[in-house]
Amino acid sequence: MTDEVNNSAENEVDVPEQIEIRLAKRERLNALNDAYPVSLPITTTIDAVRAKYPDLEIDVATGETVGLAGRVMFQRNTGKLCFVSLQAGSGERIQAMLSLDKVGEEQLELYKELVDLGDHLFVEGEVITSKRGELSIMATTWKMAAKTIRPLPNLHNDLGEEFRVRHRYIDLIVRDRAREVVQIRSKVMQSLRNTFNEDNFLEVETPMLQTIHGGASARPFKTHSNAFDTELFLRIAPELFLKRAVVGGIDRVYEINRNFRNEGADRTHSPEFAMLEAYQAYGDYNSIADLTQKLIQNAAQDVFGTQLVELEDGSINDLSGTWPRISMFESLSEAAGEEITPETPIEKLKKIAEKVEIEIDHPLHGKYVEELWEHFVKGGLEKPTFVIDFPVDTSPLTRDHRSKSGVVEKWDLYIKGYEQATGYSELVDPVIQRARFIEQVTLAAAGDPEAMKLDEDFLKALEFGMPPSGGMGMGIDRLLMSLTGLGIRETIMFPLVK
RNA sequence: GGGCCUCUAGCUCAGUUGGUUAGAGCAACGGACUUUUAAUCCGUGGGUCGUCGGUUCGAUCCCGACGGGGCCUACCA
Repeated sequence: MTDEVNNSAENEVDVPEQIEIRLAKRERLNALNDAYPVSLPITTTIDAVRAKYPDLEIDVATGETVGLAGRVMFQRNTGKLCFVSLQAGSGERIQAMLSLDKVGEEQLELYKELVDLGDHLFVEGEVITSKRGELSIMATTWKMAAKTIRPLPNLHNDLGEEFRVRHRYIDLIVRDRAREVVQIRSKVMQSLRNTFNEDNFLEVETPMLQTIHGGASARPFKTHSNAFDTELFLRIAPELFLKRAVVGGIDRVYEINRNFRNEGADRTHSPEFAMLEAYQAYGDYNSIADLTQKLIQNAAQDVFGTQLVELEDGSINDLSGTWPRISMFESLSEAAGEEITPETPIEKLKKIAEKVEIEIDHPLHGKYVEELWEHFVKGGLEKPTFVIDFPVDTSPLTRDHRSKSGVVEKWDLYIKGYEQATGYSELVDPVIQRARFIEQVTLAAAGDPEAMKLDEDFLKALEFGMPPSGGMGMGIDRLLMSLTGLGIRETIMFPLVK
């Protein structure tokens, strides 16, 4: 402890004045009693007292004595009577009063000297209302619950975005909405799990460290295992392991966990993000679309009590009803004003792209179709919409369409213009899957850094027989964005910052 | 990856067309005050103006590099 003091003296030039002063107060408190007591005689919470006395008259005494603690948010000290607003973790506040005749001169002076904004303060006293009608604790004693060394930012201006992200713990203390978003996220997770439980899905956890990354097209983060002396990848998707689970007879399986992709970060992308994937044996892309709609609608209903969700900007995101399913090729043809099919020559697609001035540099026909679709159709989608039947060459893990040639049974769900989820009738034929992987390996050899690798063990699993299945993946952070209208860095409590 | 903008006190921000001591509100420190609600009143202290370099008699200000952040664009299931 003395070392600490010496260190802070050595660093004096670097320590801001306010921290210096608070460190001295901490010393004082430790000398008198304890700046960080291990326990306190707490009898109730701020929330409980508020709930118990919702509307007392002005200037009444309840006769009930309580001991409670909270963070000091405002102080109004007069000569012989001090007011202090204490805040619970929930954000609920209550006023405590310390008067000369109740706590005595010494305790009142020590209070004024040693208690700062931001400190955790314990008070014991009677629940009363003040002469202005404010519900208060008339303290008979006070104790420091935890001394704060750094000053809280002032509460009268909004904090800057960067400060909030880098100091989320402060954001949570001072901003109601920050706390609310954490609660919403927790409740959404609960709701998703409830919906899965009702449908007899099992939640599992599959590897995050993988020797071969698969299940999506993205650049991975690389790391190294000392024990195995081998290169490992942080997973970009759990897909190939969840399918192994289905092969093993876990017929309804889901996982909610983190994926990592070594790509750009912006308002809708984070290098690490929470992903939900679910697989349903003897289902297909229709049944999994039904499930996806139910998951999201239940979440809105459970968390907000409505499927008409109000967003940050005041607009309403209408998640109600049955969501339309539109064909990618048909909706593109209609919007572009000419017939586009899987057979349309790539040269014609290039011409259309040139005409509307979008640049595409990719060898795949399907890539052109998807880019054109995004240009012509995506922005016009109002309600949540399943876009179905994708080009085959950009969907290596998806089964060919049962009746249409050149497309696969895949959908993307768009909500508010963002890709929210994707679903497949899963490709379960090991021979076709192997051929698709080999195409990907060819692309990789041609320099596409996001092409998939050939996973022999996964193919072996398929060779043991995977039942026909529907599967889907949904970004949890994006779901929170759809339900709140916030950016991804606000839905993740501690987003990566440099 | 390309372009543009930005960084001043613990926090939110002014400001300096290059000139002696860089300001405000809240916060802090000293004082007054027994019913305040962002309490009030009097007084005081607090800054490597992101970092390093250049131009200049003189740089927080102009220029360059670097670092942090933002926006646009490109890329991205």
